[in-house]
Amino acid sequence: MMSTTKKNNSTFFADVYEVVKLIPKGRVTSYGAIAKYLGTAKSSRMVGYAMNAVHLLHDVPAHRVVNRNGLLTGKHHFATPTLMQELLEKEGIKIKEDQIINFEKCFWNPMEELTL
DNA sequence: AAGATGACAGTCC
DNA sequence: AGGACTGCCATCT
Repeated sequence: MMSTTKKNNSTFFADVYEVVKLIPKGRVTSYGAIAKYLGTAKSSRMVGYAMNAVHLLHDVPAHRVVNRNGLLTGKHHFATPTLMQELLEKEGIKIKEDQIINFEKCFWNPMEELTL
């Protein structure tokens, strides 16, 4: 899907996938950061919703995306509720009780890294 | 075909 | 300072 001849892919979700796929290994980001990068901080929930729709068909590292609290909110949406934590820990990120430790240090800001 | 759902965050009072 | 409401896109049933 996602069309093959359509060039006007203004889909909000498509942008979300792209940004998420650009997240460097060992780094994490928040829904709000992505939303704000896209210019729609108000649609922060759409970002989270987008993941739900995307991870079903696309290969998006959704495990690197957490909520503003650094909490693994979407862990329950993975193959296993612990998969998200496992993946993050393998990338060097410490997690305690589903919450990322040093979240601020691991935080990846698309606006700064991508320098819109 | 139409309605309901879905991983949050920011702003208002 | 704290609590409650609003905002919004795409996909699924």
